[in-house]
Amino acid sequence: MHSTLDKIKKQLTVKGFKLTPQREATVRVLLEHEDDHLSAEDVYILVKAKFPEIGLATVYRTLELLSELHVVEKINFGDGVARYDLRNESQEHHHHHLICLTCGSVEEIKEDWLLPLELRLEQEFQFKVLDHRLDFQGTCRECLSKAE
Amino acid sequence: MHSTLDKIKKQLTVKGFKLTPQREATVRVLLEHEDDHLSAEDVYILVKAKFPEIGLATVYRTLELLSELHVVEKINFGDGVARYDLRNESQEHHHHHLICLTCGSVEEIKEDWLLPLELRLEQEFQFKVLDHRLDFQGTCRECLSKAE
DNA sequence: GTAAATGCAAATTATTTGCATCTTA
DNA sequence: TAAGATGCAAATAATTTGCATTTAC
Repeated sequence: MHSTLDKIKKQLTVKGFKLTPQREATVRVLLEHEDDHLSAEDVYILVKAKFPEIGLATVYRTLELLSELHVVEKINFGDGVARYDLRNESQEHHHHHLICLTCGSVEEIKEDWLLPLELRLEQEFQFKVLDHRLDFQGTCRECLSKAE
Repeated sequence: MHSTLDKIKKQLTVKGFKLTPQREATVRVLLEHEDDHLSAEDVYILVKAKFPEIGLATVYRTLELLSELHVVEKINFGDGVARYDLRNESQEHHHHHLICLTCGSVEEIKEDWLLPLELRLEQEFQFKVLDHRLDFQGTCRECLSKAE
């Protein structure tokens, strides 16, 4: 009844965008891979498996649209590729990432640790925070234990 | 005697890299624009003004090298362009950015606000933090006052 | 029926690489 | 003088765009 897919569909129709099978297939792939950080190419390959006639440009356009609707978050870990994460409606802001420089794994932290800092920014800098992004680079648990 | 330029030169020679006029010119440009967030293209244009025979590829190679030496920090604000900031030896970690979504300005915060969080990460997640990155998106003081 | 969306191919943008030539240590 | 660095042009990679055709509303 009130699946995430339905909510996203509603967001599209409410804003006057059309509900095409390509868009639905793309959103389904994102939902099935919520915890991966998929690039446009990744999404394309996955959607193409179920919907072979889709074009890469459509995937780019869909991801861009979902990004504008704040359905996905477009992130860039520094390699030249944009990645797209489903945004959870429960999380007002971006989540944080723990990026392992040894094995490349990306772990997520879904708590928001930055609220006190945001208050301070608004007071000390008169900067109104709308969103933030916090990534840590380092060595993950697994790689630390291997290194011993 | 102990200018930043000299220190960077020393870092190059110590690691066995050659001190070419192209590299020096590039570092000088970075020093003269410490607070801008220059793209490789920006750096190229600025260096070319003083050293017209330099090639764009050399600028890319130099910035990459300086990045590996941790002399500059390669950052990506989400538009498709990498930017390069001189790293201050006083700041062990990246500094933070306040990115205004209205006028596009980027202000820097040089304090490190994340040490308590890093401690927590190492204890709760057994993740050894080597570096981090923190950007806030929002509305800057100037744009807030204009909007009133 | 019509505005919006698609697929394809070509264009664009940022960055990297091969290679012949030059330069620093 | 030899390893390393450069400049140029060509190659690559990611993303965007033009346009004729199709489709959702």
